[in-house]
Amino acid sequence: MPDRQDAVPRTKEYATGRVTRRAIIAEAAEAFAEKGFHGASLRGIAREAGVDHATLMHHFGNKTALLLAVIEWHDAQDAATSLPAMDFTVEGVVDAFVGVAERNRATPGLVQLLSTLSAEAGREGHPARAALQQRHQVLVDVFAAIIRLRRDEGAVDDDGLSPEVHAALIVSTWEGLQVYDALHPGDVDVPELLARTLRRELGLDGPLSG
Amino acid sequence: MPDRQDAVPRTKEYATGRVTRRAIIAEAAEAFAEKGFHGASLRGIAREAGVDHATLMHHFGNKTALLLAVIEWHDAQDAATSLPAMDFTVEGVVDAFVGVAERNRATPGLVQLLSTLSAEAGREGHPARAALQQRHQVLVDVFAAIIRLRRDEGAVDDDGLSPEVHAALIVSTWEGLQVYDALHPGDVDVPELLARTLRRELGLDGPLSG
DNA sequence: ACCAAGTTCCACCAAGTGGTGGAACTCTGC
DNA sequence: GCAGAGTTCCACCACTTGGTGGAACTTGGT
Repeated sequence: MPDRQDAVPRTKEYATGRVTRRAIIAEAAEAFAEKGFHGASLRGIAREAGVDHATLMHHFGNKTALLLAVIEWHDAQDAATSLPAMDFTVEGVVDAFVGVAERNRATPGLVQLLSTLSAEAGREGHPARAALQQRHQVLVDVFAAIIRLRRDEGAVDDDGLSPEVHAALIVSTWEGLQVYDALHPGDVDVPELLARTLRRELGLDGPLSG
Repeated sequence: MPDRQDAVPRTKEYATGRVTRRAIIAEAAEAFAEKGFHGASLRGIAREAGVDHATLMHHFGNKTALLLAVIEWHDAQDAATSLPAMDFTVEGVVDAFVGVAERNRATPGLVQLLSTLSAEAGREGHPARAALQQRHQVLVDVFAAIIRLRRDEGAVDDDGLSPEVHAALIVSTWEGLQVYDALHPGDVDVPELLARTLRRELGLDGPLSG
């Protein structure tokens, strides 16, 4: 039965092309991280990837499509490594996100990319605005659900903030920490401070382990 | 804080030039906010300001110098409006910073500028990196001093974090909130959430209003 | 071997980039 | 009104930008 639709790509493509596309995305991620969307150039990305810039154009069509491909690839990586290990306990969710933060430490370029894009995409009309908004929304939804749960359990008290706004505050702190860390390397321990923030905001602080 | 001699220019200059310089800085702030440092162009800024791009070059010499002039101008505005009203009580400091956040609401372009630059400047070698680091450092120093004070007073308990790291966490939250607000307009109330964060982190919460 | 589709690169385009030189103009103090 | 410094713009530079057209080459299935 060679007919498996899982691994088969929808549009026809050759193995060589897929390799090239991957290489371009990797270099594009680095370039966008360093110089932002406007500052990075397709020619520079193509040169680093070892191909002509016309080849890049053939695969992605235009600069915006390349950017969206990079974001999609990055999120897919994150999801692939963190979601499977996440059970549905509050502790499990916290551990999973702290794990993401720890793994981010190994790829500062990607963190830099997302931070720069998040800030850049604050302007209406930015090509990645919708994608970045959705990225945040996913996190907010998860945290808001947990906050609701914890309030029902009485583990955390209602402070007059809606769960969504409270969740947005948590996400903002995380994002802000990443920006701060990039600007002041070594001054803060992002995973540790994220863990501390999550444990506090989700009511996991107790008489147990410090 | 660099030069404090705003009123008395060292080099001779005419009134017309000062007006032009101001106009250029205003447009540059908007352009850098929208497109980042790399994405904004000197010609575009000059066009918006109603002058030739050679005129811009005459006044600022190069793109980096223009960026630094914009940042310095922005900080000078902030300092001029918030510092005089700040007494040395904890409540006074909190009110002063919440006031800055409230005034920021009226100038989203400038907030966008600083957010974009903070994220961009995470890369070593960015022309505004040192300036942005110093901007953060000023805030961290203020908050760290207050945290130390409040710990001595017993108003806030030592949580194992150094005052500087705790202060950096506060600054990160503030910055993160501004980015979040730009990306999701209306979802969060930055001054309110900043006030809540400051009051909580600096031990100003009491049995009063919910 | 054949062939259609996928891939790659060369050459080119119009437009825009930061930056320079110099001539013409305006402002200020005398 | 004069002189000199400050200001402004035109013309130009070498270079880069995102994007296009087409010809040559690879790939994978038959």
